[in-house]
Amino acid sequence: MNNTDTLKQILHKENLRYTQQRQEVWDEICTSDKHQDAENIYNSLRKRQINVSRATVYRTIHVLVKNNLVRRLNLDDGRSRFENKVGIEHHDHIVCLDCRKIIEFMDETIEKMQIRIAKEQGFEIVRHVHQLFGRCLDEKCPNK
Amino acid sequence: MNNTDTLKQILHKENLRYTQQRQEVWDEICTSDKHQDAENIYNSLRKRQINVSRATVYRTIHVLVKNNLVRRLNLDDGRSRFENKVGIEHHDHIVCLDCRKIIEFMDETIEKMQIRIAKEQGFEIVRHVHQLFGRCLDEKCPNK
DNA sequence: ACTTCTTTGAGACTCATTCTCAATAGTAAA
DNA sequence: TTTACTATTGAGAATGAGTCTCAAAGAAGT
Repeated sequence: MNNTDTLKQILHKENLRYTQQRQEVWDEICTSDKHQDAENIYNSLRKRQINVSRATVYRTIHVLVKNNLVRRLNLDDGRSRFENKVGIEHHDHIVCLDCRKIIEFMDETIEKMQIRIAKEQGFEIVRHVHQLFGRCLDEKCPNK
Repeated sequence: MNNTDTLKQILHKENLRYTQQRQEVWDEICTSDKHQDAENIYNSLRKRQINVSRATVYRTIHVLVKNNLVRRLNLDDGRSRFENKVGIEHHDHIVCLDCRKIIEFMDETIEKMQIRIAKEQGFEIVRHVHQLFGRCLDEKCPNK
């Protein structure tokens, strides 16, 4: 299923109309591989002569997040970032405190362990946040 | 070392003066076992007839966090929560999405694994965030 | 007590995000 | 293929956590 159909499907499920603006926001998140924040998405669209308001960007993101097309990342810097989730395997993030580079990681053992730990405490996990903040060894990274 | 001495020590190290307000904010975080936000801390102090401003609460928290007396928690609900770190072993959190109950957990294996994973990716971890969000089985919890 | 430097409080400000509401645009039925 | 209805949009106001400003109050050394 392509981007358009995926979007149409969830909009239909939510009793929402398919609009150009919603498609553009979804395309922007899908296409760019970066972890963009809302302002970034808004600016990227404007730069491409696409008429869309901040309000619509935020409103569309909500729908996409609610329906698991998009993941919201909170990297403790005061704004949310977004990444496409469709056709992407689950992963968590390692973030460089100096250059803000973001690397993805996934460890099946940890995934299982956290489910077990939660269960032992009488919880059923719905979602989790696992972020490793540190310093990378990249030569281009500041503080080297 | 008691609360007062701990505070005096870090204030001295930071070339800051020991004041009643700073002591009260630190006491409030130390004494209450809850994960309070800044507004909560401010209100608790006001309720106890203690004169302190929001600005001072925030300013004091910064100093405490910077010096590892206090940990800042971001539970994706738009405000930071704070917990005493002195004499407390490291742990992460499980949060009930229904009743917001917070349970602490620690798993030595996961701790080690994440360090190794980061190292494999060329990162040296400074801190991490590991939060499990789900639903608890508590009878008193809503949605039961 | 005097001087100097820091801290405090009140409220203005910031910034991401949400809300409001009038104008605009889908959509289903006629 | 127009009507009638309802949802969506954009511009900017509002919100809310957190930060900043600056004059007044407070510590600390002399």
